[in-house]
Amino acid sequence: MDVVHGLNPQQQQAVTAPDGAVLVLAGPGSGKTRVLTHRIAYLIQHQGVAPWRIMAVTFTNKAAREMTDRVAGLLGGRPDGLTLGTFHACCARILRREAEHLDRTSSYVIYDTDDQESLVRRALKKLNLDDKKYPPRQMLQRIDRYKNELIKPDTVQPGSYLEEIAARVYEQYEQLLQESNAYDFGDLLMQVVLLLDSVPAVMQAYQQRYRHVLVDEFQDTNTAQYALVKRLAAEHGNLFVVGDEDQSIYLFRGADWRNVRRFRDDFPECQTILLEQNYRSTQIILDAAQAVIQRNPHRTHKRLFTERQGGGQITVEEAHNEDEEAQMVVDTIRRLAHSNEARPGDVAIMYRINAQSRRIEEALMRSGMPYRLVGALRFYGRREVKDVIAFLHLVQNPADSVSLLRVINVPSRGIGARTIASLENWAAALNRSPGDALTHMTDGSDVGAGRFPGSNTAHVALSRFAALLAGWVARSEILPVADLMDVILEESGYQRHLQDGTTEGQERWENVQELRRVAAEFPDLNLTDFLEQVSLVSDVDKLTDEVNAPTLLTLHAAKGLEFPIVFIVGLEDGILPHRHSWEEPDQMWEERRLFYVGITRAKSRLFLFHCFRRSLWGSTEYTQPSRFLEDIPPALIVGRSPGVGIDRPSRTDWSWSRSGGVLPEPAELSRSDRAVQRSAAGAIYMTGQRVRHPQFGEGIVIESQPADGDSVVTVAFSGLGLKRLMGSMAKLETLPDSR
DNA sequence: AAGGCCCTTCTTTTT
DNA sequence: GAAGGGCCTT
Repeated sequence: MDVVHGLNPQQQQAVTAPDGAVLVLAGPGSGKTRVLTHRIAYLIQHQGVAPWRIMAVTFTNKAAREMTDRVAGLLGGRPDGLTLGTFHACCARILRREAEHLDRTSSYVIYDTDDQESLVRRALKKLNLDDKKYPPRQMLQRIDRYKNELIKPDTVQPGSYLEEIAARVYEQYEQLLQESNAYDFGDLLMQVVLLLDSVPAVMQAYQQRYRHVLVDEFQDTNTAQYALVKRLAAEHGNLFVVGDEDQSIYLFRGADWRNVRRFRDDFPECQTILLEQNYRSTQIILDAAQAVIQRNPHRTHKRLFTERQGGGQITVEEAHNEDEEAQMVVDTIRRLAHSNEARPGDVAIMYRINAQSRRIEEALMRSGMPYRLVGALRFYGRREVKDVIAFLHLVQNPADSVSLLRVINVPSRGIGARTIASLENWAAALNRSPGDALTHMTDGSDVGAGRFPGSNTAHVALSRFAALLAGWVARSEILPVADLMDVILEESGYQRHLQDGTTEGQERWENVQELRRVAAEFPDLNLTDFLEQVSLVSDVDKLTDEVNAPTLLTLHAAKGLEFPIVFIVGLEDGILPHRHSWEEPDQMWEERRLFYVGITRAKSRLFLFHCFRRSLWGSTEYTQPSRFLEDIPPALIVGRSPGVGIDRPSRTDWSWSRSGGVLPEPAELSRSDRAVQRSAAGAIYMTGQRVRHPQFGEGIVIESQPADGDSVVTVAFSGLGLKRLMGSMAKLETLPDSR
């Protein structure tokens, strides 16, 4: 098969680009994956590059799998030795292969966010720091950021007292991690970069091997990831990256769309190719998407176009509350199905936060319509699933202290806080991890100077668990993973513990069985490989399109997918854009990109819903339609939504809709309120003006600048330092000049 | 050591 | 509104 046939000129140019650095900026639905897979096939088939000299990295397993399949399809078989996988999976493999150069063995375990948090808690305890004053999650966020930025504990440059603390916690955390023979997600990337930098022979080996390095979703790379691919491609200089700045939505994970600009700076002679033809959506949907995204600064302008002219207009509707919103979604799906416009399986319902899914699920259940839910309480995040995986991790790597502490007393076997403390002290005295110390209870080294110092009861309880563990470790060599699970579930008493006669217990047991089924499905994976698989997969990966049912998912989870019909619900200020994004312009831009991603998932029809009032976390609040809705040209919209679309006064004019003298209806009241709250949009403040912010308190305006229809205000708050705020969102109250 | 009760804490989450 | 953590009692 000709790998160039059927491509448009820009795609062709990208696929056949000569050696060197190539930057492909690909709009949504422009055939990004197509370009990547054809490029790989082209290199192998037309340029004679050996598959093992090519590395292609993606972010998700799903993307990796799809690319593998498509490359295989193009070449009529899976190429031998091609490195194609997620960043994390590729790095995990390198760390196992190169373990001899590292301070962890090749049977290391991978810690997820939960594991990381409990490690931070332990680090805080060891340092005698109050976890009220230094919330573990915040500490962890900083640690993650350091790792994403390739900053080691000893290279942290603390800019504040809090950062100084964070650096100390980071150092302690690293010790615990090393002692547990574990890496966290951030390490997988950072440790590989550090390894390359510290062992020249390893660096050379990989650089010489990979003649071509290709990167998918480049806009989502963080500093460590960019550093990694730059090093790998340094020898041959063939770095081919594909991305879309407008779809960068993982800032909070360290993704930095600025890497696109860095790439251009680092490779000034790079070839830049724009993919602007969209093969997915109607022109109306594209126009709306572009109108929304164009208000973001610092982006490479693209003019998306499609040959799919026409198509239905975008529907914008206001519901009274989230129940009515959910019902309207269900009714609309019904209507579309009835008129044969779409099958329920063509539909996706997207929302900003998982908490929004419940009302929709309830409405769907009421109407007897099945649905597919992505994410929510992630399968691998469930307590019982994590418990069983912790048992397995412990068997694979008894040094794993997070897993040990998680399950050592589950179900209760008389090992309480005091016993654990004496185990930890003993381990520290022996200079071992608690798990290693425990293992030595059964092999006779628990005598003389190394004798366990705690009470006899504690010793007995610990020995019993140590014996159990030793038995599992012995059998892990011979039993397939599924059988090993059966043994552990039985002997640990975990099965009886779950099957306590309640429905909830039964549900939990079924989840455990689901995990067992996954293990049974891959009988030739050994324990280490199985656990690596489990650590590096997510729920979206399991999404199949066999069932004819609507899909419920967050906007984040929707990236990379497409659906004929898309509903986005909860388009209200506070939800999308989310409250927590209001203060930082950077985050506000990201919210906009998130909306853009949602819109561009739609092939034929787009439905946008917002509520007049919404209850979230118990309390009910009146809402304002999302500010992003205003940016969609009215001509593209139909529907009955106040202030949005045709025949309606624009929102900024709402002040005059107030009824004179008559007590206003609730709706009217809220509209005039909205107008008042909006009055600060684009407001410019005098330097030196005193202001009050609802959260930050009083401060002084340092700078105030217009920014497309809005303003960015820099305020110095006492004790908090400088904050950059959006004029329209900050709800700043001006204060009279005192003194 | 274990179980119950109150309190806080809530985004998004490719790996 | 729900779930996990911390504190208290048994």
